[in-house]
Amino acid sequence: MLKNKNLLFVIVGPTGIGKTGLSIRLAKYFNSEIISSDSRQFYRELKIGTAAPSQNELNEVSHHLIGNISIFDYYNVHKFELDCLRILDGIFEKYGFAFLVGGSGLYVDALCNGIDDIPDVDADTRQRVLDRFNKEGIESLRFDLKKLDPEHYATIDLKNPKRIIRAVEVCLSTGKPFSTFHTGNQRKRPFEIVKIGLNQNRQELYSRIDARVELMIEQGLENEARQFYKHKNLNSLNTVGYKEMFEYFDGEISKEKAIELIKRNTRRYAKRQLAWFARDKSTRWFDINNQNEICEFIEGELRIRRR
RNA sequence: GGUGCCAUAGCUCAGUUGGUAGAGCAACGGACUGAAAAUCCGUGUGUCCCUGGUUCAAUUCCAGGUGGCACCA
Repeated sequence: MLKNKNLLFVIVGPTGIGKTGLSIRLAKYFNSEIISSDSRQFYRELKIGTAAPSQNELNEVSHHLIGNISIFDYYNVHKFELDCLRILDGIFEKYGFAFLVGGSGLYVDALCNGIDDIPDVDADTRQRVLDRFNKEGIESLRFDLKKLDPEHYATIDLKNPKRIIRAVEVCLSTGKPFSTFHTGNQRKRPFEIVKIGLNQNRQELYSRIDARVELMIEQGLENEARQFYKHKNLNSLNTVGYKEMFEYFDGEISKEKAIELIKRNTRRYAKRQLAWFARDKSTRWFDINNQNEICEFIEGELRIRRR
């Protein structure tokens, strides 16, 4: 047990770097449990293409939020925040510290800093706004947003449909400007957070990514994707590894091309993750090959708090 | 060995009637408050093979060299 506050180790890094393997070793060695902050490993149907931990790996250490929902479910970052806090209570009670591991930056931040309370948008409004976007394009929604929330309009990325749609949705369903919900406040958490970033030489990372994609193909990614081909429009399936396979099934590209695109899109995803995680200056970065250093660092953090 | 063609970005190639160069793909940088593995924005990164010659000026023309390809021996 820790002396004062409980402690959360947050392990982040680009896809394919080896977060899963490392975190299992750490959780076993230090004796605690793992919560996943990977927005695609939540889906129980997606195993191969998301490189979810295997059954053997799951048996080694208790994992949370892996395969906890279906691709047909609606899930979001706020639900994630609540789920995490609930699960953490249990883990802290048993061990006093826990590991959060995953590459979805927005989700990690939602847990660490909190996210503003915004009422859910009802399905009708969401559909109406989407329909308008599809029929009239982004211009029309931009025009609306300018009237509904000039403050947000001034700062938002006006070329990004998702941002505009979301803002208009919230304005319409709540009757208040979207920006009024943004407090900019960091939530105070009843636990301490230590962030560990994993990185390595870019070329090595890319080799690992390529090898992992080849492995997914061997493991049967094509079959896994084919099972859900008829649901390809689900948001949960707008995911690297699946969307390229769907293009192949559509007859738009060859299988070889699909594999090549999965590799490329995974590389691009990894870069976006690195850009996101680089913003948080409190993150302590390690090379994935220096696992002893990481171990010693965690040991040290625990020792400080144990007396 | 001879003849011809080629040599320009990481790759495939375009181009400059002589004024130091540009496409596609790849790559790189960034943003991010409830669908985030999503979505969006930005960036040419170059001894134009080497050495000489002609010229105010050579990646471009000429000569030689090197490397590659093709054909003939």
